[in-house]
Order: sequence, then structure tokens, then C-alpha cells
Amino acid sequence: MLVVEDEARLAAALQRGLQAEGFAVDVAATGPAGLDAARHGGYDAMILDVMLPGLSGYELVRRLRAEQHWLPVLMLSAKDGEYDQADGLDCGADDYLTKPFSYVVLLARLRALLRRGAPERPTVLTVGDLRLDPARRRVTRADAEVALTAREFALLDYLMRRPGQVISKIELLDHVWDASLETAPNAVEVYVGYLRRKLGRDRLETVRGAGYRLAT
Amino acid sequence: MLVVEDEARLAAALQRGLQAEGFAVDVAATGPAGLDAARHGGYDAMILDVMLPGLSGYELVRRLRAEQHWLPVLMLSAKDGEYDQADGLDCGADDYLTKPFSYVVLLARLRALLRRGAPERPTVLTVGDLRLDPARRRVTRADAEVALTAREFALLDYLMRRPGQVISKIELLDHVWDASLETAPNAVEVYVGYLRRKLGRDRLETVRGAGYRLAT
DNA sequence: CTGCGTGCTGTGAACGCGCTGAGGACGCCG
DNA sequence: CGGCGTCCTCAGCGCGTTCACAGCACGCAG
Repeated sequence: MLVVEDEARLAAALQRGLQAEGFAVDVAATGPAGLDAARHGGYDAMILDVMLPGLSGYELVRRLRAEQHWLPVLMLSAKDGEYDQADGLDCGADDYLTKPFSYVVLLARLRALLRRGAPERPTVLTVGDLRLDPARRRVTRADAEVALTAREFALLDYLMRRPGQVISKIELLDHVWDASLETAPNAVEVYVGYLRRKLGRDRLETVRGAGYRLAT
Repeated sequence: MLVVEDEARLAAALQRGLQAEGFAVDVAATGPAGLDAARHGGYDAMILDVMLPGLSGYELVRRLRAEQHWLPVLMLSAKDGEYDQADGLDCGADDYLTKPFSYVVLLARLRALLRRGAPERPTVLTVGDLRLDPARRRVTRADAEVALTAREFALLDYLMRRPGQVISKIELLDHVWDASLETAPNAVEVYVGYLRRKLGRDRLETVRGAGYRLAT
């Protein structure tokens, strides 16, 4: 279990309590430290405070999800207004608890979370000011809607699930185009071109001889 | 009555018992199957286990409510902790029973639930100036009544429960048409055409290669 | 500088998706 | 039995999408 909480007393209490339940518990006191620990992996779930020094809980989850980490996250917040529950869940948290909370409730929710297993992928992908919503089949760039054809959408979808990574044309052909169908590799170049025109020139980088990369 | 319970023996017992009381009973054994059945509508109430394969009872109710389904839900759980009660009810369940329970109590609560009727349901679905009343089987557009056939109504009903989302023809065929029956996908196109003529051209958007979306 | 390889893009053609009108099958009612 | 409404299939058409091709731009090596 990973606990990310800056308030020392609460963190210690959580650690003791969870250890008593048989969990192995690590504590991180700042946003960046928490993110690093979560990235490192090996945890079954994370308990995460919203108000953190260095990096908010929201931002932390968003980054984690962007990097394809699907660790179950239980969020804690003192707020019940300004930031609401919806915000937390939208960011990719799996459950949400407002302070003050009963310890029993926390445990129960944690167990539920572990039972449920890894969360499904979030409903919207976000990279920079780019947003892609698979359910609504909508793409926005800086809140302006961008009309994409089916193929363009599928390609961008694939790229946005691994932002910053270089993805080869072959891989794109295999996954975005029907594997069986023999299509010229040039098709990828063509569609990258289309996307560049619609999304902005420098968003998709060419890595000569290797593939393409979505700028983060 | 819809019973969602994965433990086969209990499910069978409930079915028999309820049928003896004069209810028509369908059983679903997994979370997703239960959700689909509940979505499809036509039930007076649902008996729902919390621990389900695929999708927890909590999540199931949450999604159901999010989609504007106000079916009365009686939740069953092996837990009796503080968490489960509160959380089950928070999720939108209407009553809560912990296992093991007496069959008489179950029946009594069920009756109470049915008497009480659907929970503060907004009796109509509203999207823009479109209104659909499932109970009265009526549809109005800008307060003018629109006459729809049964199939048109079912299709619009399904679309209005997920406004803004793209819904594929396959999904529509599965849910609006009888799953068993093999119907040509073209039927969907035809009925979308009918609806467009009656509701206005730009209310139903076509997303080429993906499906249809009800404009919000 | 020339030559080569890789990637970009404008053109245009074929394809196939989705829309529509026509009409047949079926059930309901008088 | 005939009229009517609904459901659904079918075939044709329009048009957006997809993709191949060829010529061009650019980086790199000799």
C-alpha cells in the first residue's frame, strides 16, 4: 500500500492502522515523491491526499494515468465544495473520501477497491491541450472541437495512449489498420500529415528511421 | 423482477420463491449482464448482490442512476460493516439487506419498495427540448407531441439515456432490437432516418464508421 | 557539389458507408 | 376478407473517406 499524505500525524496513523491489517505500507509526504513511488510500481493500491506540496493529488493521478499506470487510487480530500468529487474521479481516481472520514469506512472502501482490481482506463485521454473522448468520439484542441475521420481518430487514439514514446510505422499499421489488409506504409505518413494539419504542425514529431512520437 | 446474483443456488431459490408470489423473474449472473438487463428496462424492481463478477453492485447502481434509470433497487450483501450500508445507499440503492436474511423480510421489503414506487424519478428523460416519458410512452419536442411507433420509441429511448455518446449500430441492434433475431444493420439506418424526419434533421448525428450520437 | 534514402504532400480514383424510396410480409381491426 | 399501420429488406445513389502514386523537400554521405 502506498500512502501519500503530507500531514505527518494522519500519515502515521494510517500507516499503523493499515499495518495492523496486514498491509505493507510506504509513506510519501510530497506530490513528486508520491509520483515517483507510484511509478516504481509494486503497490496494490494508493491512498492519496489531494492537497500536497509540490504536486496536487489530481495532477499526480493524471500523470500516472497518462503513463499507463493503472494502480487503484483512493483519494482523500478535506474539501467538499470547491473541488468536488467529480473532479477527483474525472482525473482517474477510483474512489473518493472526504475528511473527516471513519477509519472503518476507509478500510472497507480500500478492500472494495482491491477486490475490484485495476481500474478500467479513464474515459478521456489528455495530452497537453489535446483531449480525446472515446465514448463521445470527440477530440478537442485547446477546447476547440476538431473533426476527425474514423481513421484519423483511431490513429490519434493509439498515439495518445503512449504519449512521448516513439511508435514505428509497422506497429501503427498493425494496430490502427487491419492487420490482415496489406496497406502501403506510406498510408501512415499520409495520415500523420492529415493529423498535423488539423492539430498543429509540431504536435507529432517524426523520428527519422524509427517512427512517430506525440509531443507531451 | 430482475435478480442479479452470481451464487447459483441463491439465485434459483429467489427465482422460485418470487415466482410463487406471482412475479415474473429474470436472473443475471454477472455485473455487466445485470446492468444490460436493467438498462433494457421493463422491470418493476431489481434485487442486486454486491459481490458480482465483472462489476460490483455498487458500481452497477451508480452507472444505472447516472444513465437516468430509476428502477427500485434492493441490495444484498454479506457485509454488515458501517461502510456497506452507507455506501450502498449512497450509490443509489433504495434498500439494503445483509446476508443471511429471512425470506419473509426480503418479501416485505420488496413489497414496501414497490409500494413506494420508483425513487424520486424524474418521470421524463430530457435532452434539449426533447422530452420522453417512458411510463406514458410519449415524446414531445418543444412541447409539441410527436407520434412514434414502438420501434422508433425504443430507439429514441435508448439514445436519450446516453446523450452525447456515440452508440454503435451493433449495440443498438443488440438492445433496441431483439438480440436473438438477426436483423440487418441497415434497419438501424432506416429508423434513424424515420426519427430524423420526426424530430428534426440535425438532432441525430452520424459518426461515420462508429455509430450515432444524440446531440445534447 | 552530386547522389541516395527517407519522409511529405497534392492529385485523383475507387471504394464503401450511410441515406432514401419502394415494396413485401405480417398482424390487427372492422 | 380488405384496409391499415408497422416492421424490415432491398437496391440505387451520393459523397466522404481512404489510399496509391508520383514528384518534391530535406538530411546525410561521399
